Amino acid sequence: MNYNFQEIEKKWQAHWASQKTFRASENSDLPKYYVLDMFPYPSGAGLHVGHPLGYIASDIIARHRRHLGFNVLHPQGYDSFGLPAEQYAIQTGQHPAKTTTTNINRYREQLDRMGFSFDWDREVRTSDPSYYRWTQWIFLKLFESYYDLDADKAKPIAALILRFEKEGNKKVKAHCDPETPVFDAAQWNVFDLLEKQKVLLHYRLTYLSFTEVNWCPALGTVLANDEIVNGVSERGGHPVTKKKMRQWSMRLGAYANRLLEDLNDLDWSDALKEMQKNWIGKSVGANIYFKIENHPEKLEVFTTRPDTVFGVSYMTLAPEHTLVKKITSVDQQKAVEGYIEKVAGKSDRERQADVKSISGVFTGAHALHPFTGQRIPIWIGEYVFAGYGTGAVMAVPSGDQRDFDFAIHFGLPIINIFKGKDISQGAFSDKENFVLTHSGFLEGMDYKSAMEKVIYELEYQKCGEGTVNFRLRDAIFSRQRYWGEPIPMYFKNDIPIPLPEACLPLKLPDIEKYLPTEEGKPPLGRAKKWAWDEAQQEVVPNNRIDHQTVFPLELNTMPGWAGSSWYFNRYMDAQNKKEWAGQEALKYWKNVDFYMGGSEHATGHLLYSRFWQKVLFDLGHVDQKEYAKKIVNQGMILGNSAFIYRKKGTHTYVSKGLVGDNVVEPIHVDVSMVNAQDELDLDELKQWQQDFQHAEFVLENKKYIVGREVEKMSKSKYNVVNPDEICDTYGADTLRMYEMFLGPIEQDKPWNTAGISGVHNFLKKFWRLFYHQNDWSVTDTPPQTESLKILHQTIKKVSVDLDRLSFNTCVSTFMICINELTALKCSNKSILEPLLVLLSPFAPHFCEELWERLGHTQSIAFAPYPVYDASKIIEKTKKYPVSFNGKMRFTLHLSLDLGVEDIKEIVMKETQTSDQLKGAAPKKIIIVPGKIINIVV
RNA sequence: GCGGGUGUGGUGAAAUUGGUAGACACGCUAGAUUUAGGAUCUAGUGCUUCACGGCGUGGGGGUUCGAGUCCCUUCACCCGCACCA
Repeated sequence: MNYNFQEIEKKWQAHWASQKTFRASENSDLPKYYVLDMFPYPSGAGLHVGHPLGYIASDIIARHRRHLGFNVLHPQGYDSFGLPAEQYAIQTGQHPAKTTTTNINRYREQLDRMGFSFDWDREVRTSDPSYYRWTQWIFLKLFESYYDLDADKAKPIAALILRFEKEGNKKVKAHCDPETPVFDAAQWNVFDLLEKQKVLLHYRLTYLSFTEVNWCPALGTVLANDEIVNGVSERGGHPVTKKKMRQWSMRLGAYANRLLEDLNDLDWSDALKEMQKNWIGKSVGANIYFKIENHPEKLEVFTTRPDTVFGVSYMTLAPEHTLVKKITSVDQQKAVEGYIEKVAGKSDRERQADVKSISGVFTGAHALHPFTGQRIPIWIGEYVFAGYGTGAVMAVPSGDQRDFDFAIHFGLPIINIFKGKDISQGAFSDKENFVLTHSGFLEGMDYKSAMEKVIYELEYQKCGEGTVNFRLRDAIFSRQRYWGEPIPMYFKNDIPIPLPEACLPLKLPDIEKYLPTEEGKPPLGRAKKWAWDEAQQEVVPNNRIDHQTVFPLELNTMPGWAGSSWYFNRYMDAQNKKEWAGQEALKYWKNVDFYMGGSEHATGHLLYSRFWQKVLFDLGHVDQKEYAKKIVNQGMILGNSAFIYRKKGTHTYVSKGLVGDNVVEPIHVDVSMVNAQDELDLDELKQWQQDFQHAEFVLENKKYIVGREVEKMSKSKYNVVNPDEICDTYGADTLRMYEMFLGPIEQDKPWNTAGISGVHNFLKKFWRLFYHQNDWSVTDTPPQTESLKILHQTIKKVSVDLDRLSFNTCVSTFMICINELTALKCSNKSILEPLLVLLSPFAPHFCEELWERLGHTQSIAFAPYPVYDASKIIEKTKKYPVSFNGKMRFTLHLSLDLGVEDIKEIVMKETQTSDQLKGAAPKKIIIVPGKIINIVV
């Protein structure tokens, strides 16, 4: 009987599916364990071998936990709203729902071939109305909430209204827009309905406002900060500009501090935590108010170095700062306007590209120093951002390099406030090893005491206060797209009103073209008829059936991250039709114990989803303030691209070794046409693309050798390896083990099929322990001590390595184990059976089959984990390194039960005959128990 | 510039607390057996030397009887953030 992986894998995949072997249930006395993968976006290209890497690792964890006696929840689904399906729809007119379904089916087929133990009864699709009705529901929950700073949590907006009715908003401490008007109870109570709604918008956790957004003209939509990479859109690499638009936003900033603080309790990698910390960007400092000469308003700046306030020699405002227009003097007007125009014309990318050149212009106005009363010129400069702090800085050239450079460039004064420090070459920006001078009441102080003193004085003199600033911005939530969740809102006199919950889901209407309308409205503006819930038709206002429309609906859709911000909770009760998830299920599964996914989501999904969880926590919908206790980032599997070299301007291709001084253009060729020795199959190439039929190939040793380069796997680079092919040739179990064997799970690594035979051979070898020369060879005889030792060593090593997530060494351990058992010709049932359980998370089909052949009727998936027995592997002897005067040495194998005196005696005897001592007696023998024997001669 | 990470054979990589560096696998070299379907088995394989030996974990220095592992310093590469006040 040979190892027929194709038959075996097909059989068990069908069996698991029909028996629903991995269906999870809340009715269990076992402890729960929730293993989650980041659900995929089902792209048209299908899966390549890189995608399953994380799924395999998490599946091993899930299966391992089942053996350990946990009730495991291991779901999977699809993040099925997104740009590519819509772009495809624009090109082809094909409805995104249709492409999405096709892609999902393809994904499912591929996933099913790899033997994952998913509970498919809990599948979610973010683009399915039965799912996104609850995404819309959560949106409404955020809309109906505000952030109470006294309680430091979100509360229902109804509570806020009650307070307004009683006492107005003067005493209300809440996270709200800076331009929120102040009113008392009497004023509130006479506001009309719309006015009240306007006020409340300043408080709601999801709100509508005019904001400067990242506009991507090519995609025709707004992008979030994390969707922009190096100044261009993450998807497609299109340029991005600034634009003011009326947009939905989420008050992410309200949670900045909690998102930062709660990181401490999470078992995430340092890299991941650092990325989030960085993104949140907390900085402690002070706001300082400067009076402006001949102007009623004050100029407020944020600084992390209020201790250097006596070194201020000028101020800089962001070009967009609202004060600029008000304070600019008549004779500077032209210069300022010209400068602003120049800056506004630059794209983000251009602005980022030349960070070195210094630009700015004087406004003609002066501020007054709060402590010295000195006149300080006010400049504007590009290096100051409107969006950070107050959009204005106090410039201290002696303590900040940028201020220094700016001062030198424009010939502004530099006040050295650091005693004895040379600042002729650059600023002194350390926070240590200095004392202040020329600094009034801070004279002679160091950083720490100056900080305390200056903040005290600022607050005492009412010209500033200590404060904390975050880099984290509120999240813009509107997208001018079709293929996303409709926002369940309509407008009355331009004031947004939520749809009643009973109207959810507000379904995506069909439209003819997936492009903005002629008036520039989002694609949804084309909808003639909205597909709302049939039973609720009357309640839903329609936006454009003839011209009798009363209430227009919101035409923007939600961003990609909406659906993925809560799906982990939906899995707990995925089929619930009445609630977003039932409390019973939520309380049972609590949170994710093991979350596997890519680190590219560090500042996107992983931040937004924590935010939503915290809001839902505050509002009492979940009882976990963090949803993912542990996250592991799998590395990326890279492609090993192949290139041929075309002589420039010709149709001649030279083999890699003959390129020499030729000017050549490397051209990608499909990696499937290249063998392990980098030799290209020219016949295949000519069939692959007609162009090559008549090309000339210059060979070396009668072969065409390609160049190789490691790149991201992608269709356009022809370096994609399809897992289906691997499953056909070697089987899913081999693929699973090989992907784990490739290297540490968190490391990026290029794919290389060459090594896969080693893993495949291992399975065949293991099979042969069961079938010796085609005959079943398993015996019931008592095992040899040697075999027992190997078994228990393996149990121990694999257990420890699984805890360390060192999957690659687990595979090696299995190989060593089987090599040794083969050498011993071991076929004992009592050895092989526990090994199958141990191996089954890695090679589930293989183990399930042999488990059945051993006579079991229950799935191996729930077989108890083998018990480790230390007594089976305890060594009788131990190694003792022996050194002479700390120089030379040899190793003694000594019995464990020896005492110190016994050891000394043996060492004496040994050393007498040793060359090292040449017969002389050692002066002293030092024995460190369990470590070393040091002999002093 | 700031933060995080990685440097070990021809290749992917191992090496709990410092204790025989290179396990395991690929590849390669011999040989055996069998020859059909990507077969199996045995031996060898860090570099260097005919050999004894010497040298070896990016470089330099240190601690230690002993360092891939700890400390200092330096270089290279990767990732994230970045005129963030």
